[in-house]
Amino acid sequence: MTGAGRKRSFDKEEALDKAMRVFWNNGYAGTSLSDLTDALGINKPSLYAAFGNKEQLFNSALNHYIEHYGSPLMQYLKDDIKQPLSIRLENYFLAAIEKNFNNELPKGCFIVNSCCESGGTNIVDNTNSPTQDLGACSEKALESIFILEDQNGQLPKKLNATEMTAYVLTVMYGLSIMGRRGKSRRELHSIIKTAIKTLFS
Amino acid sequence: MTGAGRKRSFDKEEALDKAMRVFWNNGYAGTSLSDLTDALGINKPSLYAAFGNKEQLFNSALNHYIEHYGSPLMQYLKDDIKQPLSIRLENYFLAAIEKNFNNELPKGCFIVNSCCESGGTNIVDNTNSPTQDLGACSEKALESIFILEDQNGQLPKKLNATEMTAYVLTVMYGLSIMGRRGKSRRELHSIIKTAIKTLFS
DNA sequence: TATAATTTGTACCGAACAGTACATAATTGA
DNA sequence: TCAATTATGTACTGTTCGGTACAAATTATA
Repeated sequence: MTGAGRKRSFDKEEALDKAMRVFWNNGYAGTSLSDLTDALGINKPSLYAAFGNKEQLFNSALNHYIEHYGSPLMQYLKDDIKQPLSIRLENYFLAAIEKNFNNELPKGCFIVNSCCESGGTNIVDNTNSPTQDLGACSEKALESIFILEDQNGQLPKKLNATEMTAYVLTVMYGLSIMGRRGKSRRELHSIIKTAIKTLFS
Repeated sequence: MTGAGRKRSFDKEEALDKAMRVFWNNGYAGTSLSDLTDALGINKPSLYAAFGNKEQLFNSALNHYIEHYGSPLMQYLKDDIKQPLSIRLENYFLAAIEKNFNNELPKGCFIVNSCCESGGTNIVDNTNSPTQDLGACSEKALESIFILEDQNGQLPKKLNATEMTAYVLTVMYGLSIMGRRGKSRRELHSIIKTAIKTLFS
């Protein structure tokens, strides 16, 4: 498959992960091509050859985030299906905030940050914004889980799957902002405890 | 006080409100001076003379937002003190989301949007970020209210004032993101209903 | 070993960026 | 009416922006 030609001098996935962190930290508009080439240790023509232009690289970074940092969280809801939903939901929240204390990663959720940035006039195409799509996508994934839970009578307080989804998502988004604001692990744990307590008792 | 000299041809408060909306919509990095001078209908030297540089104007816009759009919401918690907290908190949430359906205003909360943007390397001074300060400020205001409520035995589920503050703030932040994502009034009302229901019953 | 294919580094492009110098216009107080 | 003061519009500054042309370097295949 790989024919003739000089070999790429960097690992594309590693480079994409680095680019993601720059966008995650600074936002789309706040990131320059120099920021990216500095962080990746490559020159602009290499970056363009590998990832297309700035906007395409940003979209790739969003998808890379979803795949490696967002989606894996869903397992905390799907696994240990014999555990009550309250326990699994707590583990889901706990896992979500934990990456906020990996000092190698930017604070908050990349998708939430990008969602705040999009909608403006100077940001990537709004008519069918990838950020909005990704938000809707993870929302659908969450809802499909809660539909199953509803059928098993696990949803609390007579909430239906749609209501549960919207509320859990709201708390997740709020936790992301709290994390971005630099709240301590203890404070975020306390918020999660309150969320579980108020939902399930 | 106002001595000799040509009169300013625009209203400074009106201009600041317009600038706030541009920053609110596009973010700090996503807003150019041309965006601002276009929206305000003035030239750059007039903008610089009235507001200082871009960063100072941004900070003024944040404070203008707090004063005219953020702080007034607190009245919904303080007024009608004979109403139970559950009712007042619901009115507080409802009022907060309502401005999301004024089509003249950008979506979401300006402070929350800015909080996502700050922390990056290309944004205004992080060491003592005004956005972080404003977040802490509204948090303190909220906590002082809940301390009073706690003394009157109004806090639900054995939550103390600190826990209640952190949780209500988290839900508010989450609602802001939901609003930014373009959720309908009906959907946001449903989330608020769930928040009140899970907190107070 | 020649050739075709691909990446790399340098050096550059026009446009947009934040910010300003300066002359002109308007206003007040003397 | 004249001087001091302030705001305005034009035109400009140097810098950085996203993006690319091009030649040299490297690799697989014929």
